[in-house]
Amino acid sequence: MSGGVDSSVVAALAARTGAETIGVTLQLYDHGSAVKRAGACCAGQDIRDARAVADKLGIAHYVFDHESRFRESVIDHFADEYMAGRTPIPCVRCNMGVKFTDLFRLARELGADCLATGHYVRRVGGPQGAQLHQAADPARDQSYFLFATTQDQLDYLRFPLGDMPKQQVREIAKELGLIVAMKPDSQDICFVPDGDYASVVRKIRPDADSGGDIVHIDGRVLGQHKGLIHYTVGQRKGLELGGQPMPLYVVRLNAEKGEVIVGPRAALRVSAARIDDCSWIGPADGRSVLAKVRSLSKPVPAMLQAGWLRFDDPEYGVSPGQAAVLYDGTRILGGGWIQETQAVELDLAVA
RNA sequence: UGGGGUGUAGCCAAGCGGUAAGGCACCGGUUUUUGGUAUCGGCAUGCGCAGGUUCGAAUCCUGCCACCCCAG
Repeated sequence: MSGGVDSSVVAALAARTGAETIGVTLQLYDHGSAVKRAGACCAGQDIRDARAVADKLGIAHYVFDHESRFRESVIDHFADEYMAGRTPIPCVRCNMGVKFTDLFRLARELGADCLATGHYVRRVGGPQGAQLHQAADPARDQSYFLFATTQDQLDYLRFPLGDMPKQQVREIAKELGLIVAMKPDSQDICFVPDGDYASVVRKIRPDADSGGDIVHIDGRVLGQHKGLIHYTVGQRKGLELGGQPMPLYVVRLNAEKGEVIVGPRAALRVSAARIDDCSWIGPADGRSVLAKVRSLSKPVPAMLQAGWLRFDDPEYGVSPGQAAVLYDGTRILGGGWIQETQAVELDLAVA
């Protein structure tokens, strides 16, 4: 129970079945008063909210201190990725580690028959066991963040919200008089107080802010940047390069040289991405699949061959460090982490 | 201190007598459980400065200033 509407309603639905229900909250970080901001979870007031909901429902509630674990498995990795010129995606690490490994183990230790979470994703029975599918409400689907779920985890997990729209979840919370019914959705990175993720990286890695050259793909040095951690492939804003006929985008980051390489939008096109650290719960290799390389985008046709995900049509702004998640229709097959990309050849005539 | 050229928003830049285009950048909104993208909106009472002509000047005239180029 994160202290938000979703996990609170999950607890309520579980309790309503008559099964013995235990609420578990992991305290993940503590920014003091900073966590009072809208969109936070798993700390401070949110824990008190979770406790209040559990009391209201009349279920047991345990809070476990996972700050150090969260820091090791999510925050440190987050900072290191940025330092290496990559773009991390902490929500996946959090789901893989803290939630589906640590919380999973706790649930088993508590003797639970299953672990229910508030993720918007569906678990569907199939011929070879449970399958993971996108949520019924596509606007709410969180499957991208859960691609690394294992079959073992899936067998034990339940996602009661996967079939319902968010509005219905809020209505249930309202009917039950849960204090979190109108609490705003969480967004952005939960452990970053005010959207300034760079300051979090800086706090952990004090040498993070070494600037360097901004170099055009044609070799011209166009200016100076504030440090690699402020940029990601595909990014347009924040380069502060005026006087250009066309907008410039970050094409790649060179951590060795400390350079930000920029170019026109066409330079963002990639035909393939190499992925590793893959995790599969369905057959994907060598088949035509649908792939997502960011959470907010329609899946695009692609094929995985020898570790390379080849897109039928060029994709824009694919960044190392992000996840590539593969689907067969609504079914999640798994995915991997993007290591490098293959750019589409540019015409020689570049402005 | 001979000749030529240019000075319009942070940057690039149109306009060449009729009441300041556009692009980039920047700022704000929308979208969103990563980062980003996209999209919508905002952004020069003033055109190097000072005078003058005119009903009206960024546009014409005069002077000054700054920068650039070519010559000595």
